[in-house]
Amino acid sequence: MTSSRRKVSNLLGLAVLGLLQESPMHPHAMAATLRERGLDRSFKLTTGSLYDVVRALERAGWIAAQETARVGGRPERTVYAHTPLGKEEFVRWLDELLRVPADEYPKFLSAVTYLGALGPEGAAAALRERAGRLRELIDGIRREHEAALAEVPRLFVLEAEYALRVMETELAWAEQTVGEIEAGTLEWPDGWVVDTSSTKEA
Amino acid sequence: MTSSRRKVSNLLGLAVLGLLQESPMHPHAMAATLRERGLDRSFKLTTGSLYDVVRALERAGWIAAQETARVGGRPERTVYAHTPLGKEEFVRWLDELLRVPADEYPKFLSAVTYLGALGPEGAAAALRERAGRLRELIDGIRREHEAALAEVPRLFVLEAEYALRVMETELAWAEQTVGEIEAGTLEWPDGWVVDTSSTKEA
DNA sequence: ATGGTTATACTCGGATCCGAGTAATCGGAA
DNA sequence: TTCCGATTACTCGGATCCGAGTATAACCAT
Repeated sequence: MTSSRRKVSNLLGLAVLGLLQESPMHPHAMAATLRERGLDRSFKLTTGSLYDVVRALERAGWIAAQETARVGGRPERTVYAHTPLGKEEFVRWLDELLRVPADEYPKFLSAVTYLGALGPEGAAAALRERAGRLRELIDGIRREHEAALAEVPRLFVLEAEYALRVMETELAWAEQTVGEIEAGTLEWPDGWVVDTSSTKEA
Repeated sequence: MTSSRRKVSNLLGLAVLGLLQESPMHPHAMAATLRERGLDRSFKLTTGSLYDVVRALERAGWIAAQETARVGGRPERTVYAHTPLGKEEFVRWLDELLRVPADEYPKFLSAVTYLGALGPEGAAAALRERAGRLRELIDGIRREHEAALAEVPRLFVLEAEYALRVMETELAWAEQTVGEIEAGTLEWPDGWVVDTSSTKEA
């Protein structure tokens, strides 16, 4: 009952709806615009999905094809615009996404569940590497964010601030856990380390 | 190049592999066991996907059907066991998941990207509700975690600690942002609030 | 014994996802 | 002028995902 029977589920649809609030556009232009604005960091953007999503939005009546024009001899392009219904739904969808925390299943959470199987050394090594990579990612995003702040109002880069906070927490957790493993504070019951001695030797 | 061309992509496969390290099992029992242990908080578990994933793991040679027995007149059940290859792959998969932060696209991140469209009041209201829900979720998980700690070693409930940390960060961000909106600290450029006056009146 | 509920165990088909492919045009260098 | 690579614009089909459905059996009360 959280949010399942939504007509269009792919969040890329929200991005499309968002773009069309500004002006009509054809799918290829949507992709280009999203990438230009760096929104492909927040939305998973692939060509295939984009066209599927656009079709789904049209079926739902939230956007409508305006014209089907051929510029030169290139493949036809269909320009879409939002409908009044689409405008409403954009806001409703957004509102619900913000209000209700969705249960998601980040890969790392699943992996941590079986952390024990790597043994203390294996687990510490893996988490150390993750921490390093996280530091780099954070640095990159922070730099981009600062650059962006010089160009646009802060409201439009809030998502980067949120992402940074979360990643910093992940980093802190990884570092802390490595520390506990090294210090021996984290008890490691026997019989839970998966033995790979047979085909080791890399 | 992050981790795409993996033979089995659904993380539920990791859970299956994990269970089979302990003992052979048929799919229905896997589902039951995962739910019993509360692992369905970390892995998205649906019947349909489970059977698909088991088939995929078998195709890949990481697990193998042991026997196909009929107990009573109920539908046949096929018991699977991990193969040596499956044991290795379990560890390799786990290791990679831990080392390399995957780029995921949490729904909330996408939504925050368009926070502006709700206007200051709308955005604050939505985030306030989210904060409330997050507080309840956190309370629930914290209670469960404490109860679990009395039963099993901490190593086996680490994922709850991680999840709690992340959720607390999300909560803090939401609260802080509400605060800034209320205080007027967060500049709200005009022309970005989607107008829904036409069909309002709810 | 009859009926109702719960548990066992899996199948099915539609929806979705997405990378690789197709196909035409344009700009510029040789 | 002709070739090549980049750009524009979209299609296709296989893989995956998953909720709803099917079918039997065990348990219990009436």
